[in-house]
Amino acid sequence: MKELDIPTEEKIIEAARQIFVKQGLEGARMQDIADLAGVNKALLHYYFRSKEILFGKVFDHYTKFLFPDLQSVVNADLTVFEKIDSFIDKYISFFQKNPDLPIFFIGELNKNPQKIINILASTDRFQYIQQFIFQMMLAMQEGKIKQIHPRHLIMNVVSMCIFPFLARPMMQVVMQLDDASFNEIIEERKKVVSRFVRDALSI
Amino acid sequence: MKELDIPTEEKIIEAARQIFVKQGLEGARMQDIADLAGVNKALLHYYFRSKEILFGKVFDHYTKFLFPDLQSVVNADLTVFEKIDSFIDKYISFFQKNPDLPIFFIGELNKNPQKIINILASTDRFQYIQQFIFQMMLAMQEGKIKQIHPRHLIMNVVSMCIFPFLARPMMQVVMQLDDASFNEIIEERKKVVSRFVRDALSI
DNA sequence: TGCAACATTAACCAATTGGTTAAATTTTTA
DNA sequence: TAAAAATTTAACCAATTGGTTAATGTTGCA
Repeated sequence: MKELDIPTEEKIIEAARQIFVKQGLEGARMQDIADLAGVNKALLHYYFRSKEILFGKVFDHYTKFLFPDLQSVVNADLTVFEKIDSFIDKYISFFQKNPDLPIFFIGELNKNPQKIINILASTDRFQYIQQFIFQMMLAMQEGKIKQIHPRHLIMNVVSMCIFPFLARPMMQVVMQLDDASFNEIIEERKKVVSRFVRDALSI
Repeated sequence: MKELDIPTEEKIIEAARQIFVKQGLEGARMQDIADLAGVNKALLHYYFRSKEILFGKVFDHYTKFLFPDLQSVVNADLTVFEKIDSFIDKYISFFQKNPDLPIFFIGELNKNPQKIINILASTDRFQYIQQFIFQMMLAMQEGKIKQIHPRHLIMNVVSMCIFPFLARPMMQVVMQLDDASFNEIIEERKKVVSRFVRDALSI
């Protein structure tokens, strides 16, 4: 009478992911992870030596999604505006699928900022962001979009994409939104933010 | 040879504030708070019965700053654009003085979203935000600014004001900014975000 | 001055929790 | 199929930590 045979190790990681993302490293209890995975607590230490190592596994797994994959966008034959639209769509879509991620990373990187170093070292996605910035600077020089320091532009766009997921609990309580309504608003934002940025940058 | 006589109770609250803001409720250690305050750990329980109560004191204290005081802005005889400028300036300036606050609240309200209810109940500032929203809707109807759902506009503006403080540790490591440089960028943002929003809303 | 209320401390306690161990069970393999 | 290897479990352990207590010191006031 076994469930479709999911390997114990994966069951643990999935359970750990859920608990760590909700509770953070400190707030998470090994027993809770074991219970959620439906295994004995000692098994967590059998597969992963310590809580920190298990946490590291979960952390590393998401690392590669922290920066969106802009390779196709950067190399595509699109206008700057279309590229920005594409960026926004990609980024928001990813967080729609992983809504707890922003809170998880913000909290953890706040307590341990140095970890960002390893994240950057382990991915090549950051270079595409820099290429993207370069392309925007070019568009500014050519007078196609308004002048704005690229770091502020990036910050603005990223802020508007991520922040709603960080403020989600508040938003849902204050605006009395169920999950479906929240998702609707997020879906709206793909277009709204795109238009907002486009209007802000249009000459 | 005593320091200027700061009451013990205040020393504890100030120490608690620093520790809780950095470590969160779970991560904070009562011993660390006692050490930082320079008092015996038992004193924490003498003045405040439990860790949760002490945490609540710190939490409540900041509660009133979560929403900016828009009364003067809302009632002032200013254009919508000037009001938005004023909002942005007020909000960013507050977080400049309390840079750790956003991370603290996001983390805590994520774990305990219901707390936002009490916060809203204990302040009248929220009503001014709603008035502000109403004024913007009016400006849209009069064709003074572009059409955008107010909740998205608010979300956009608040995102751009707060997010940099949430991403601060990352930003500082990635861009290799010392505290002074970070503050410079934030100072820049008061104008940059204002202009960005103005451009986005101009007809 | 002396006593009562308040403030402070060192030592201690009980519960929680990450981690260990040795035995039992299942799976692999020779 | 039987031994060996891998997996799983119950019971246990040591350290941490929030909280308590009883004794000591200090302050205000009658």
